[in-house]
Amino acid sequence: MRPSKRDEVVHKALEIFYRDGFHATGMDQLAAETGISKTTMFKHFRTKEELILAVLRLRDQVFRNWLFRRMAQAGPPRAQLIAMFDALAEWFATPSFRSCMFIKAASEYPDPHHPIHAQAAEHKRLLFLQLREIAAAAGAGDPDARARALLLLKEGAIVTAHLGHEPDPAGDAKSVALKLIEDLPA
Amino acid sequence: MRPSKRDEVVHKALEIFYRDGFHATGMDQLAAETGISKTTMFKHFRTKEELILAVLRLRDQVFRNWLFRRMAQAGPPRAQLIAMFDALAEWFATPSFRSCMFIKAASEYPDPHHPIHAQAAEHKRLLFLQLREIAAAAGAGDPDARARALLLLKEGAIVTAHLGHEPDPAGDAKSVALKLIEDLPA
DNA sequence: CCGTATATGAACCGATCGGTGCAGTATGGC
DNA sequence: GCCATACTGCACCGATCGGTTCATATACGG
Repeated sequence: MRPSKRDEVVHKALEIFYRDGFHATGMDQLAAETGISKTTMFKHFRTKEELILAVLRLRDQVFRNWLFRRMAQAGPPRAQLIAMFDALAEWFATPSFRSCMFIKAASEYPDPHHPIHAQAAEHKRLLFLQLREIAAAAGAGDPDARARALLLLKEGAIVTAHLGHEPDPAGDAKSVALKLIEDLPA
Repeated sequence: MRPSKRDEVVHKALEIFYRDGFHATGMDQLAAETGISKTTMFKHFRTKEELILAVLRLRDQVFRNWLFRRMAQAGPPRAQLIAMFDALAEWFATPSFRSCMFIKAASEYPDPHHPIHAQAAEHKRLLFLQLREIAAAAGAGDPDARARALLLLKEGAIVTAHLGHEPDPAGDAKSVALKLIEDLPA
């Protein structure tokens, strides 16, 4: 019961920030929409920035957990790599999909030295490390380069799904990915 | 002389919005930093949103002009496609590089029905159309799919250059692109 | 039963938000 | 010399910004 309110704030703030943006969402709106008083929020987080950082930590944990768990179900490492794009396709089909929270955070806090930007960058780094491990397990001689290439496709697909008119960016990315790792042992 | 002040506003606002973001930049700050009075700005643009739309129109024109002019210098169509990634590398190396203005706009105005989001999407569509033409000229049987794949790489490289720790996302994207169009006649 | 911790609503703070009103100045064509 | 146009500074508007204060209410553990 002790950590419940704090967690509730973070979870609900995540939804609202994701839907409306960081700067566009005021603390008053947040209080009104979550039903949690502003006083309580500022007791758990000294500033809005601290709340945003907590939101990004939660999002990082939830997203990577979801993605790699989803990929692990695909079986052998090479199939896991491909499965990433099937997972993306499902995500894009969600009605509430509005691009990647970390791309948005970096867009709203463009200065690379800003703590929020830096934390968003950290998420991408962790993604890369996990993906590289799978690429190595798949028998790639250059797991670094493979992981970098696959992540390029992932980020491109996300941006295109949010901003473009293409019907299936995840499928397009998957096609390219297949070509990139067709030499790996199944 | 007549259109000079209006253009000056748009050009200077472009720099500032690109550097600091849309919501984070107030009209007062804009007036202070450009040396152009707020009264004048609101005489040329009825709202901040109108100014942002004008900024995006300018950015679209300047960016596509720069990119495709730069690509055209590379010679035959297939080389032009590859040259896109060399152009990106140059752009990323610019000290003022802070991702793509349209990705940022879509991030700050996540609702696809918002005029600003829609205009950002239009930029991506125009990019696609021009790139598809080059792919067709290069002899690709499926210019649509080629253009989509190359644009995925481009968007991914931009995001990674802004948000990631990778030393050369444009080079990584170029390597993948080479594989994607190696079958085309030089 | 008391003390502490947690959460509440509501009023309030100075600053800034997008946007307006007004009076005054500089410039150029006639 | 005159009038229109363009631009200016500056004060002002109501609303909202992030953040604080305070008095109160509820709940739990000793």
